[in-house]
Amino acid sequence: MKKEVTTLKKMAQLLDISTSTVSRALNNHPDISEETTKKVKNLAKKLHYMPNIFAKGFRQHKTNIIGVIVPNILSYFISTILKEILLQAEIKGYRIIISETNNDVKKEKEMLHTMLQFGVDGILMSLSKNTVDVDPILYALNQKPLILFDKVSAKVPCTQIIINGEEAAFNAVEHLINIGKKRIAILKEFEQSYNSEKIFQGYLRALKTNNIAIDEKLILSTHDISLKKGRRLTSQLISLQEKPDAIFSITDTAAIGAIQTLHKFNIKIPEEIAVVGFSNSLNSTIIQPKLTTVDQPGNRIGEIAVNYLIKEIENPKEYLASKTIEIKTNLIIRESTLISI
Amino acid sequence: MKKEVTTLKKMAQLLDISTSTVSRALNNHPDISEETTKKVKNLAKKLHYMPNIFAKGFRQHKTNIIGVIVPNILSYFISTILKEILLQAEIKGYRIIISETNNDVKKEKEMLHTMLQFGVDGILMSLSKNTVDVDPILYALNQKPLILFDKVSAKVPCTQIIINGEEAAFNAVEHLINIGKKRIAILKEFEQSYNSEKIFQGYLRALKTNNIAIDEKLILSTHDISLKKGRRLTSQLISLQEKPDAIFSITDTAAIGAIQTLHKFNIKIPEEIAVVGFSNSLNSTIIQPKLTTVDQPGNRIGEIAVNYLIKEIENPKEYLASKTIEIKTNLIIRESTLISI
DNA sequence: CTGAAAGCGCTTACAG
DNA sequence: CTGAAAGCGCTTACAG
Repeated sequence: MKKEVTTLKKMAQLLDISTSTVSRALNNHPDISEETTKKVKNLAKKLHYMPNIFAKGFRQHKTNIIGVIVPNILSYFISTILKEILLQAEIKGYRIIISETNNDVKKEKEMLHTMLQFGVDGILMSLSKNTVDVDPILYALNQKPLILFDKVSAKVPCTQIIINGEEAAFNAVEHLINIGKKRIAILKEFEQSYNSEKIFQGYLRALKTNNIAIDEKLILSTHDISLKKGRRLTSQLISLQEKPDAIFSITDTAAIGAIQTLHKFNIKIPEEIAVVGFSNSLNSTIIQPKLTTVDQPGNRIGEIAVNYLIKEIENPKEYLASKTIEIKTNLIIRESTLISI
Repeated sequence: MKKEVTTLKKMAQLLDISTSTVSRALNNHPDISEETTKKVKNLAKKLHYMPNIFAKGFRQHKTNIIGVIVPNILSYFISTILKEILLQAEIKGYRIIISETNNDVKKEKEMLHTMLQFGVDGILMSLSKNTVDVDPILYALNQKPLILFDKVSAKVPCTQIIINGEEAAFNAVEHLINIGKKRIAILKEFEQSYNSEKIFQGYLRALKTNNIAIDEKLILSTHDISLKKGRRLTSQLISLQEKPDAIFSITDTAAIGAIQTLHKFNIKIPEEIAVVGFSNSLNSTIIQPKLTTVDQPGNRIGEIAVNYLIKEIENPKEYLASKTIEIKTNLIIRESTLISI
């Protein structure tokens, strides 16, 4: 089955020169005469020579492989990020190894370990939502360049790429206020979720700035914010004495659950209750009414993350500074908040 | 930055034994005494020894990396497949390198090449829809185990994992006939699409079996079957003299486009026109009415594909037979065809 | 039960 | 301009 494979040595024998010369010729070493270089390259092409990347990587302590660890590959947002990481890495000559944690902390640790063992040149990582102990990450960071994106942690001193969640939420909530809403509920995750907390901060600031009192009954937290939870929490909200007049959900999925429940109870959207989601997923334009939501440019995140990482890989000296880069988001206004006033 | 890394040699020096012995101890070679083995393993643990996989792979001509090439990572169906591939590979001790072709034939060829160059142990591949020349694939197949899934080609003599598209379509169309539909339109891709053709065959067989004449006007083909195309083709259909009473789309996306257009023209679904999609995407339960569709178990495809590949990698002798494995699908009946009769 | 040595395919400092 | 040689970290056939 396996074909005879062309090596430097074989070509050297055929041309009756040394492997050193062949190697140098293929790498465009200036010392080698044009003639020899040409000769070697021609033969290489003829024999479909492919350098054995493992031998090369092994020799040079560089594999040109980047490890990517994400919680869940099924998320559209994450797929968007991955897509751009693949594209950019390709361009720069890197290959991507992907691992999924499914939010399992133990798996996350194992994967980090395996990545290092596979000799990746660097790691891009989005934390599992259950990660509290960052020691394994610090350990990895100590060995290879590592960048966190989307789900990050302030406890890890490395470059981090996130969206401007606080500001995004502020804008979304102000939009609701601008269309006349005053009792704005929020569906969020529990405190340990970094992203959720940022969004929550923006929510609070928007209310404060606009002199709207905070009503604890309108702040609902859950561990896993899903479609079903969106429905359940919404049922809870509309059974309140004083109903909300808007619902802001930190995910589109839960927002869609909210819309479904509002439909069920014949509550008019957006007149009685407006709904805003977060992430501009595909579903947000399929649901009726179309969902107002915050667009998070996954491609930008992926692009910046991988390019920073490659920079850190290729200039190991310089990356002492661990900056946090915030990517701008956009509020996309659709029918679920479209009120003519 | 980079920490001192523990190697066999270093441990050998510390224990004052040979690297051969250290290597064998770690690999549980039966020759080595229990005592030595224990001693070595303890030290290895203490120093966080991680074998250099590149040196190992390089030595053993095995990298434990599987290359996966897919057209588009954003597709939910493909993500489902990838998720299971990652999971199963992990269990079996393989790492996954992913590349995306975006249906670009030239990129597809390059990626195949790079995969080989990276020394993957085998390749899992779903063809781009524009692939006609399979020579690059035959070339790869000649070097390493390779399995095609979902988008396959009869021209490549290798194991192929597909869904039972013909049967699935047959069942879907019979379902439409059973609820009393007689003028069933189909939205499909042009002839070169293997999957689309299979589905079309099932459509034709269902009509024939039920003595329904084929009406060419109800058979619409397009190159890229998208939401927009779903809308456009549906507009076309409802402007026919004799309208269809059902639309069968080979993708959910186009089916959703169809539904949107039917809404626009106030056509009742399913009473006037029923709609069936294909793939049971997330959107299919978000759209109103919920879409009847064919569920393709991506996880099954991923699971079988990767396990067959690993089998072929590990028993290179046996895989002469290139079988085609069909995965059963399920028709999920929802509101878009729910008629009480 | 253990070790010395060769070798996987490549690169590169050194020598000429 | 070119070559001989060492070495990256590991495994394994051979020898004892």
